[in-house]
Amino acid sequence: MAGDLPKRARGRPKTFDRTRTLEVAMDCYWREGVESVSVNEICRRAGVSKPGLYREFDSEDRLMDAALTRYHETTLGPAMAMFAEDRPFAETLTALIEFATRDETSDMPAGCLFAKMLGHRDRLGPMTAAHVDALQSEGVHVYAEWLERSAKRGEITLGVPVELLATYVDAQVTMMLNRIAAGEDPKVVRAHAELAFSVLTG
Amino acid sequence: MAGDLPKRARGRPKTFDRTRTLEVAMDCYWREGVESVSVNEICRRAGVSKPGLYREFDSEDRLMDAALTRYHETTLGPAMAMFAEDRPFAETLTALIEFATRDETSDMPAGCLFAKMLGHRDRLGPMTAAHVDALQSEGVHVYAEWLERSAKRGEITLGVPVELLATYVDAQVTMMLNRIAAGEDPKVVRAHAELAFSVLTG
DNA sequence: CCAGAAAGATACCGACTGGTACGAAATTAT
DNA sequence: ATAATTTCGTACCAGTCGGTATCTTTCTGG
Repeated sequence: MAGDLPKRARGRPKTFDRTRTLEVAMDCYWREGVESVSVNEICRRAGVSKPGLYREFDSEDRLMDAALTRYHETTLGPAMAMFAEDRPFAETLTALIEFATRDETSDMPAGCLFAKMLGHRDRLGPMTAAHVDALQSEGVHVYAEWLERSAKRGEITLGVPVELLATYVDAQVTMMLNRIAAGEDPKVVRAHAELAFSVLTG
Repeated sequence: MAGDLPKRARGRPKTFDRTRTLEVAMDCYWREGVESVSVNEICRRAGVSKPGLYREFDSEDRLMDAALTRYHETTLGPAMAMFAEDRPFAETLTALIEFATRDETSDMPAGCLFAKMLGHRDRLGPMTAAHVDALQSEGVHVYAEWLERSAKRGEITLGVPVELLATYVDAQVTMMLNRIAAGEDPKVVRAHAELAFSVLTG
């Protein structure tokens, strides 16, 4: 095993808890929005000194980037997996709406960190901005494949290019997530989603 | 005539140009977003001193509120007037989409100051926030009346309560405006709008 | 035991924020 | 003239921001 190697590093042992700090940062960004949380505040809440955080993450931009990466690994990726399962279109659509209008729970803020970053894309650093762009086109790609598969099965009819539909779904989902995060009534947002997506099912 | 009254005020004559300053503030907020423009920056661009501005507007909140009022008077109100004209539904809808996806021109930024404020509602002062809320319900009301009139004429069919449709239209229009302001391709946004609104025309 | 290396945190940096104290300037009233 | 009144803008306030210089602490290698 390579793990648990007894060879200790040379200097003073590190006590900085990278994972915990990242968890705190992700939670802050997710809960309050990336533009409302300062590095100082994250340090305060994580109980970590500022130089410590900067030694670990180099810059605010890289910290956000790392938080987004963690969000993708722990939350966004698993959620997107539902499009890979080959369930009926209507079922997946319902699950999508349900996911996007999920209210705040004890261990999970409402809305979506990624969607919030997208909404403030112009205020992100270059790393995070590029990451966000990549995740978005990945998302649109997933939507496009989902729609194409469903069309081939005859579950929906593509009256317009699938790329247009994919970006349409993306825009609608992003809007739903941000409205839920803004505190709007999930029932209303769900009803709007059904209106918006009724164009798919004809 | 009451104008040009020779009775001058007592102290030093005022040179502060309220209208021009308000114009500058409105333009800044509109162009760059309410959260990206500081009072300092507005003073710089308007060529006025900070205490001068504060003497005129009391606080940042009231300045924003005044800017929003001016926006409503000069731009938003006139635009909403199109729903009062009794043109065919399809025509008004086309005009609405055209208005909401209007690109930046030399004398008018893209997007909508009001929509931008709505998107950052939680960071507004109490005055401005209340004003934004009032304008939004006013807007939803206008949409509802428009839809109801169109339904009575048989131009559209209301499959769901008109209030739900009105808030749906409001949400879609706000999204369109903000996507245009974010620099998205107007053609794509227009295509999405036609998808989203096709639920109205059946 | 000491040198070197790595990580600790305090205390600071300059820039910016919203907001104001205060004296100089410009006017009218006496 | 001079007093009263009003507006002017410089220069400042405390607080926050992202980021760092610097010294101390704690370890390993020799």
